[in-house]
Amino acid sequence: MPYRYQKQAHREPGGEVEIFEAYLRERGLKLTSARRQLLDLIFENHAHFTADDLFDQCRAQQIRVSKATLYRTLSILLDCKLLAEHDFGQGAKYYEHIYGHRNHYHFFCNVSKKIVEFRSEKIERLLDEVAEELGFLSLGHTLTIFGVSAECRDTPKGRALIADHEAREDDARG
Amino acid sequence: MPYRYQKQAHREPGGEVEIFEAYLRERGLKLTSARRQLLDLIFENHAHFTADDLFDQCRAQQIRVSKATLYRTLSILLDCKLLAEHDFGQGAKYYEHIYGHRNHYHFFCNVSKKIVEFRSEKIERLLDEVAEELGFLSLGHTLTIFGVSAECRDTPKGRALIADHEAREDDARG
DNA sequence: GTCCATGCAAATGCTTTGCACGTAT
DNA sequence: ATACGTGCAAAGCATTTGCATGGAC
Repeated sequence: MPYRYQKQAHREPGGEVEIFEAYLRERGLKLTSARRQLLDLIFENHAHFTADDLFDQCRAQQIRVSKATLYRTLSILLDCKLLAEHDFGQGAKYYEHIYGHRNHYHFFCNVSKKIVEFRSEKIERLLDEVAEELGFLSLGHTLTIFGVSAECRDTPKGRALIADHEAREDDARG
Repeated sequence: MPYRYQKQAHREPGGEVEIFEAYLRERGLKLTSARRQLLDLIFENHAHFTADDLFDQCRAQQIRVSKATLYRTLSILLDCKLLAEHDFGQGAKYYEHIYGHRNHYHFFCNVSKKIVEFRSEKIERLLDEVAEELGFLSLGHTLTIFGVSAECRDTPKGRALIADHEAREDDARG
């Protein structure tokens, strides 16, 4: 097995692990082996994942955790705002790191399920303005563009989605 | 019972009913009494509703439909783009009219569950630009601001949400 | 030693489906 | 007459929960 350098920034001071431990301590919760292992798995790389993805990764790395514990741990990570969850219309929820990440939005490819993040300060500013105008206190927002990525345009599924979309536009025009 | 004027625009030429009937005809599906009644109920007023909301309205108006049929009808209405569905993190999906409605976004009050729509041509344009830059074909997008509405700021639940949010911001600052 | 965490299996909540019967075309 | 649609009950799926046991503090 070749040596693989890993930064493990999540274990450094100010990293996710420290935040998590502080959060647990504050409320008398315990840092168990299951929680430590899940935390490492989750924060070793930055990605979007479903509960099942994570469960599969656990099995792959011989980490024994039940789904119950897995969900319970995800729930804590949401509570302490280390993770956020999103619904991309696939049944299961997607989780992603947000600590230390600036606000961002997603493009979701309905063919490959690939997720691409993008940022836009202009949109951020516009959303703040809108909330202000409406008198809302914004606790967060979620913005997703659904569609077909460049790589998937020429797949059968991609072509089908595009054809269907164009047919609907014709309908709308009359 | 006082007389109530109802425009019933959905029954006029070019309205939702016509679109729906054409869609059914095109694929050899049938216009049944259940479907007609559901259609009227749905398009008589513009709102956001869950499958359960709709089911309750049916019972209130003595319309006898099973949930199976209700879901099957919603599914057709999604297919022909008369409705769109959204996930506001409440478990059940929300449905809304989109035919003849311009693109719009939502504010969702986490206290009262009230939904407010807003539009922004600027955001629309920015999203088109982003999709273009990334080489994506956009099939649609969904943008929701979650938070606390003006009316709910002074409720116990509103205050709790706000306090919690501010506590987290303090945490993040260190 | 005291709580909290865990795994398991059962429960939940929303939505979908199989099947025998009913109905629009 | 021929599909397609319906209600019912059962199944599905992601997620949550009750409970007896195990582990962190």
